[in-house]
Amino acid sequence: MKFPAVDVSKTASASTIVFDVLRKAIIEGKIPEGAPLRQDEIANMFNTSRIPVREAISRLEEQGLIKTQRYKGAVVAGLSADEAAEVFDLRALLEPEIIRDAVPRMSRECLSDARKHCTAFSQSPNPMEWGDLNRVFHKTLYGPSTLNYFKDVADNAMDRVERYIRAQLVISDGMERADSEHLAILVACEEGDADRASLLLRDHINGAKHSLLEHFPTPARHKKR
Amino acid sequence: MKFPAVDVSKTASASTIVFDVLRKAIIEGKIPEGAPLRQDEIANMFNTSRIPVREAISRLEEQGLIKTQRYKGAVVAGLSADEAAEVFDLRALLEPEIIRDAVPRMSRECLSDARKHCTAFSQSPNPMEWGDLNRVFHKTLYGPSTLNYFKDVADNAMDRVERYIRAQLVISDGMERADSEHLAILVACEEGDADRASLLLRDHINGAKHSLLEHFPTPARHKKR
DNA sequence: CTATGGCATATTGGATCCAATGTCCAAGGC
DNA sequence: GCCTTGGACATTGGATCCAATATGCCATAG
Repeated sequence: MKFPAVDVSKTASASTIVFDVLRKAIIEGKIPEGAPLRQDEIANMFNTSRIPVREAISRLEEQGLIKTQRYKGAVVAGLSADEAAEVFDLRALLEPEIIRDAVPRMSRECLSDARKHCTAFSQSPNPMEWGDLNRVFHKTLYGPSTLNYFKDVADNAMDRVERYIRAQLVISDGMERADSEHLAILVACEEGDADRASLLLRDHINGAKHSLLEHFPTPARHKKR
Repeated sequence: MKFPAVDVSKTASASTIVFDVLRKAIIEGKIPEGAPLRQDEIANMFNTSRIPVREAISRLEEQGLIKTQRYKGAVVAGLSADEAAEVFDLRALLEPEIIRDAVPRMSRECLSDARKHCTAFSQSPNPMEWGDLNRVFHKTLYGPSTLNYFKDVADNAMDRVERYIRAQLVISDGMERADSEHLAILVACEEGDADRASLLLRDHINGAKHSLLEHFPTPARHKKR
């Protein structure tokens, strides 16, 4: 028997489809922050009833991407620059550990993939793609790591600040800096220098955070961290 | 008008109640790992329909506490000792940062609360309570920190390994060690020494992790970290 | 005696319907 | 004129019903 078999049990349920699509739309900023999510409106868009929509919404809330109030509905959760900075701080703790774990496990193929994504990122003329390409590059480097829980948490963190990442890439020299930093990280990986890759990645994330705080100044409220 | 008014909008929906109860039951080990969660059975227990139960289940899955397979149902997710160790590694990264942030913000009241919980923990004769008391102590110390996202992530991490924490407290000298280490951390907080509290907490968590790996040896599989 | 196919039952996923609550606006009292 | 109040409409939360799938048993063919 030689044909591509698919695991039918992995076919997505309606609620999963709705969840995935909404999640993507939210982190990409397709749905502006604060916008209400009407259940029947979404249900109509997907040609389903509101039941799967509600399950998707409850999952999105559990992920922190939306906020709901009883009998009032759900709105996509926005992050202040301060809150986003905290998420970046967490990323700066986690992701260096992930890449340190991943470097000694990187196959030749993984590295060539990473390089491919790195150049694709640097050469893409379309700012709309930058967010995705950036994320794919990072994910490729983290892939070989066995720290699955770390990766899950980091994924959620990236989800939450994806909009800020995208904004930060288009402003000023964000794209050029990210590009050169990506290259440095990649070279360190290719040379098998896990510690250097880890440090460079930490700086990369911290750099993004500072650029963010610069361009989205907090409304001069209370003490800064 | 002088009577205690309650914010009705904060009353929990059925799905939230089910979620909270199930979550607690799972992390406390009341429901053994691998046990299936039957929707209508749970619905009957709470005198509701299966709808809120399903929302609770989808949220629990999003939190990683259970796993579901389409048309087959949900089972509570178990963690191998290796996986639990990874969660402890993450805690050892995050929680020291939280307490470092919290120490300079601790009020006199917070510290006295912490001391109260610390002694309550050390004096409780009932091993069933240890898990809760331990958690309350930690939560009290983290409370003043403004790192809300860190706290959320740490909470989820603790949820996932709560059963291991409980097991680890009852075996050998787990309780005594936790007790003395708690005291040392508390004293550091009282003295306003954030760095020392942070280091002690890191050691505290790492110690728990190692004790865990000792008493729940991995089935001699592949490489250890 | 084994294995295959066909039922019956159990269980989940989804649709539709009803109840509960929020929102908005217009009518009426001060 | 402004504020309250009542009711129509919109929207969410939950219950009930139906469809799709899995599981177990049994009969039966080989």
